[in-house]
Amino acid sequence: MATEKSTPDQRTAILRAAIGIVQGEGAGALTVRNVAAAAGCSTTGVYTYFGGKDGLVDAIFVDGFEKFDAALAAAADQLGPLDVLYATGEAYRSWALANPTQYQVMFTRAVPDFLATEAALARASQSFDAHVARVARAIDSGDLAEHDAIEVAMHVWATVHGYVMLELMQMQPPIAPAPSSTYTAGLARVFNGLRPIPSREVSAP
Amino acid sequence: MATEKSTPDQRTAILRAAIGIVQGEGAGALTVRNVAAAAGCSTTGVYTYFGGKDGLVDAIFVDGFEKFDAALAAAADQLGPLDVLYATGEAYRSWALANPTQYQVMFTRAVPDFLATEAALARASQSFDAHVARVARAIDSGDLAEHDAIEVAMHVWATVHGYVMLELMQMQPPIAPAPSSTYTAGLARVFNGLRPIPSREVSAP
DNA sequence: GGTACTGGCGTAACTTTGTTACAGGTGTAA
DNA sequence: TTACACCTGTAACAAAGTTACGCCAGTACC
Repeated sequence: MATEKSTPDQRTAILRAAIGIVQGEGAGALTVRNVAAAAGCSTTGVYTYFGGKDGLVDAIFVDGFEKFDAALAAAADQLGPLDVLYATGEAYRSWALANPTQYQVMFTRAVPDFLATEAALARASQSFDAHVARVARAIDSGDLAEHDAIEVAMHVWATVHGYVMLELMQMQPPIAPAPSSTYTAGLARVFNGLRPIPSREVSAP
Repeated sequence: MATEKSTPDQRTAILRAAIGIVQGEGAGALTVRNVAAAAGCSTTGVYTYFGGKDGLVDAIFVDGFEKFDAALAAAADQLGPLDVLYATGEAYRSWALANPTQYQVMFTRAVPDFLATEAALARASQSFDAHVARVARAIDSGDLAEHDAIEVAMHVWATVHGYVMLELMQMQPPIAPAPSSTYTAGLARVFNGLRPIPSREVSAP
């Protein structure tokens, strides 16, 4: 196969090495020299292909959202609207636990002074759009109560993100039950609270 | 007043300077030299009083939880059990927005390679204990349904933390309504979902 | 075919930052 | 007065982000 661009291999090699370091050794070990050594090139390579460390982190950010979306989409395959939300909720946590540092690069400021570019943020909001679409489907099908899909989607995401972050930070109290069961029960609490059963309406002040 | 210890003034000056830098310029600007300059001493001072940068961050962490607790306790003054939860919920967000970087030092890994000491983590769990106590009071009073107070408290905390983190990361979709109203509505959703009304029971699998 | 240019790459340097070694200085106890 | 403990500052070292510079390969142009 012909080389598509100049040398995309080097770029992917660097990115792959960087993700490997982030996942294996944490964000603190993500140094340009470390990445260059792992990718088998000099530090200059990071600058030619990514413009610097920030550009590299940006690529890790975008790569994360792509894999993340794929994981959620795979979990949502062939399920009813509400079951899709449960399944993606579980897949969300699974992915985060499997890729803890990359998750934190995406959702917290794990690399100091890093600010995602506009393009990267746009990619991130694609993931949110997919989530909103799933929520909207559950509302349309009657599985969830009639409310603004975006607000409901934010509520679900915030809850899920909160659980995952507390777990990643190991901030559960030692007395608490196993995180997985707490999480699953939490999912049930959220969706039950959003059901169209004759429960209490949300009083929006 | 006599000097209690050797020279606690220097210690508090350094800590105050560090918190000022963190709040004003972000975690990336928290360098030992920066702190020393702001405190009017040399870098050695940070090492004599805090053992290094990690010790300093540890102190910022603990200081955060103390102020955080005070803010929540002030908000909870003289209210009924459920209203206390609403009020502390709002105070939680207010404090985080007013002290964004310190909040992230406490709840995310804003400083790379920083690991809170056992003592600091113990201080953090005091805050959670206070929260559990408030939740337990609301359960005892009948304002919330009968469930394990710790699990309910975790659920509330996760939700609140999730909302706040997404807001701090500016990850709300641009279409979404104002964060404050979304947040308040979210609080209502959580507590309504936990009410003892004849709503759906949580199915714990 | 020869020449100039473009782009990727490595070496080495510069700057910033965490950390430590070392020397001076101050107060207290014997 | 002397010895000791404890701060404190200066200066150095190592690691890390970044940049300057030169080399080399491939390509276009004459």
